[in-house]
Amino acid sequence: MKENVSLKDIARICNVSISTVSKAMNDRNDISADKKEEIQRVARELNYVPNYMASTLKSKRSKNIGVLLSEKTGTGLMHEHFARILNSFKETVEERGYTITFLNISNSPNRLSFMEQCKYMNFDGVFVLCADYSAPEIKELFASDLPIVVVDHEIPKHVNVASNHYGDMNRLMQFVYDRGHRRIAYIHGGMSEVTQGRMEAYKVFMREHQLPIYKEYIYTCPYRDYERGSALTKAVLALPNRPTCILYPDDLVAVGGLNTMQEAGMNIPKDMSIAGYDGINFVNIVRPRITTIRQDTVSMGIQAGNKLINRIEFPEEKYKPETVVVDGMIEPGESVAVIGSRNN
Amino acid sequence: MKENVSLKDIARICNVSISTVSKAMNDRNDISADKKEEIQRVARELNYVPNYMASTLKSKRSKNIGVLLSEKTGTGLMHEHFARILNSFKETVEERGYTITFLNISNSPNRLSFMEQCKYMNFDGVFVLCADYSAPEIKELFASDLPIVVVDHEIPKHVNVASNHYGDMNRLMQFVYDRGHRRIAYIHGGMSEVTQGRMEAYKVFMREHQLPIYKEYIYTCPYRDYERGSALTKAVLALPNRPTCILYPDDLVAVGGLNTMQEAGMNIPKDMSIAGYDGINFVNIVRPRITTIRQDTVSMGIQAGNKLINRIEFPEEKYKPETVVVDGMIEPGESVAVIGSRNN
DNA sequence: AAGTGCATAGAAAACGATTTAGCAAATCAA
DNA sequence: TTGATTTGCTAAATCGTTTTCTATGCACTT
Repeated sequence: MKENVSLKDIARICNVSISTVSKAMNDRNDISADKKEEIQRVARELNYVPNYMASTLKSKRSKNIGVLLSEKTGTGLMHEHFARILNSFKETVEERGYTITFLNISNSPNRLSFMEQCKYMNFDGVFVLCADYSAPEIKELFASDLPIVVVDHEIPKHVNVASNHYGDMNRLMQFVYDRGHRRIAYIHGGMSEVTQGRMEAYKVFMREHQLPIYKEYIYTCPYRDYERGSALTKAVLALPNRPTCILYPDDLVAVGGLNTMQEAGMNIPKDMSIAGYDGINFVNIVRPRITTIRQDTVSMGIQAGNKLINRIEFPEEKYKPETVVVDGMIEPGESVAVIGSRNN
Repeated sequence: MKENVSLKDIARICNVSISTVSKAMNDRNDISADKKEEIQRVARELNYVPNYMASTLKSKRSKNIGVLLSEKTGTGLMHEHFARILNSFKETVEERGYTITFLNISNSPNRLSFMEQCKYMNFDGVFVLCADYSAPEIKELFASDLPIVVVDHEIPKHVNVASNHYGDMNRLMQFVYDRGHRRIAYIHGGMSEVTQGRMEAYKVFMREHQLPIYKEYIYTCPYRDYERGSALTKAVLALPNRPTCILYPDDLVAVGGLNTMQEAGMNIPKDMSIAGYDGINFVNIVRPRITTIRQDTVSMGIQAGNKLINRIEFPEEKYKPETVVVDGMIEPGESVAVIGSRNN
C-alpha cells in the first residue's frame, strides 16, 4: 500500500487530469456531476487525505489560529478562568473548521518572535488570551494586519472580548446593598486599566446612594494573592469603624479573607459578609459558599471565536475596533448576610 | 515593501542560487564561510522568515505535535490536573523547538478522524492526555506508526507516562498507619484499569500489616463526583464499626466528604481523618487542609515531552513500549489526626 | 453556415522550500 | 604532469496542491 495517496494517484486511476480531481475534491461546479461523483468515490476508497502543507502553501489560507497564552504567575492554562475561555473558544472554532496552535512563548534563544511565528505558520488570525502587554513583540503583533481578538484588553483596530466589569460590579453592589449593607469595603485587584471599571462602579454606586466613600475602605491587592488577601483582611478588621461587608478582587483572595476570619473565630456571614469575583469552581465547595460574580466564560469563548473567524472570512470588518461586553451573573452563595439596616 | 521575502529574493540580492541561500540558512557546511555570513546578514536585514508550509511539504518533518484532549465530564483543559500536565508538556516541547496543535474533537460532520488529521497536518507525533479509549478512531490512531505518548494508559508499542498509583497509595497508607489508623475505609475511583494499582496497594498494605479487609470499608465512586462523595461518606458514618479514616479517590470527592461531615457537626480531623488524591490547588485553601497525594504533574509533562521528541528524532526507539512511572508525594495537610493506637 | 455562448476538461505555472546530481575550480598525491 | 579528491556552487526536480488560461465540443442563434 502506497504511503500517502495524492491527487495525482487519483487522477491516474480515474484517467483524468490533476486539476479535474482537485475540482472534484473542492466540489466545484465546472465539472460534470458523474465525473465528480466517481472521483470522490475513488478518493474515499483510497483513503485520500489532502495535504495541508501543499494546499496552504498555494492558497495562503491556513485555517489555523494562533493562541497566545502566557503563563505569568497564576494566569494561563493553569488558571481555571482562562482554561474555561480557551476551551469554549476551541470548541467554537473547531466547529467552524479551524485548528488551534499555540504560539511558542519559551525562552529558547532561537525562538521566533510572535510576529515571525505568525508569518512562519501562516496563521489566519490570533487569539490573545493573556499576555504581557508591555512587551515589544506583542506590540509589533498588534500593529500587524492580522485579525486579532484579545480578552479583556483594549487594543486599537482589534476586537476586545471583555467582562462587563462596571456592570457586574454594579450588580454586586446592588446585591449587598439590597441585603442591608452600607459600610462596604472594597479590595481592588491589580492596576490594569481594564478592571478600573469595577472601582468606578463601586464609587458611583456609593455616591448615587448617598453613602460616604471612606478611603480606609479601599485597598489594592494583586489578583490571586491569597496571602495578601489574608493580610488586608486583618487590616480591615482593625478599623475603628468596621465595614459589614468586604468585596474581594477574586475568589481566591476572598478565601484568603474567609480563612483568616474563621481562624480568628469569626462566623461568616454572621460577623462579616464577603463576596468574591470570577466564579471559579471552588466557590461551591468552601463553606460558606462564597457569593461571587460568575463570569460567563463560555460566552466569552464563543464570541471571541466567532468574531475572530468573521474577521478572517469577511475582511471588510477587519479594522473595525470593537468591544464585546459579556455580562457576568451573581452567584449568590451564602457569604453575604441580610442585616438590620435593610430598607427595601 | 514586499509582502514576504523568500529564498529567491535573497538569492537575487546576493547573486547566488536559491540552493546556496538554503544552505546558508540551514547552516550547512558545503558553503564558504564568508558567503554564508553575507547571506545570513542579508536575510536578517530583510526580515526573512522561512515558510513553514513549503519546508514541511518538502521535508516531511513538521516539528508539530498533535495534542488529543477530550473534554468528557471533568477531564480535559478544565481539570487542573490535565491543564498542569499540558502546560509542562508545552514548555518542554517548545524549548526543543516543537509546536503544539490540538486535534479537532468537535462533532461537526465533516471533521476528519484523528488519524486523518495526523496525516493532514503531518504531525510528527501525538500526545494523548485524556481520551475515550474505547472509540474506534483512537484505536486506529494507536495502530498507526506515529510516535505516541499517552498519559496514564497502557498501550502496546507506545509510551505511557503514568502516576505511580500503587506506590503513591502505599505511601498514603503508610502515612495514615504511622498516625495510628487501623480501621481505614477506602473509596476507590472509577473502574479504569489504570488506577487498579491503588486498590491493590490498599489490600496488600492491609494484609501485610495483619489488618482485616472489611468489604464494608470499600466503596467505588466516580472521580470528581462531589455529590456521590457526600453520599458515600454518610454510608460510612452509618457503619456499626466506624473507621477512623477515609481515603477518597480525589480531592474534590474528599471535600464532598469533608463538607458533609462538618455540616453534621463533626470536627475533622478530631472525629474522622480523611485524605484526598491528586493535590490540586484547593486542598490548601479549604480548612482543614486536606492531606493528599500531590501528583508530580510537572515531571509528567516534562517526561512525556522528552520521550515523545526522542521517539520522533531517534526512530530506533519508536516501537519500544515503555512505561514511565512518576512518583507522587504526600502533601501532609491537617486532615489526618494522630490517634491513640499509634504504635511506632 | 457562421458566429456566439456555455459546459467541461486539461496543461502548465505557480507557491517556497529541500535535495540530488553534476560541474568547475582548486587542492593534493604520485 | 597527470589523475584523484575535495570544495563551492548551481540547475533542476520535487513535494501536493490551487488556479488561470486555453481548448474542445456542442447547442443555439441569426
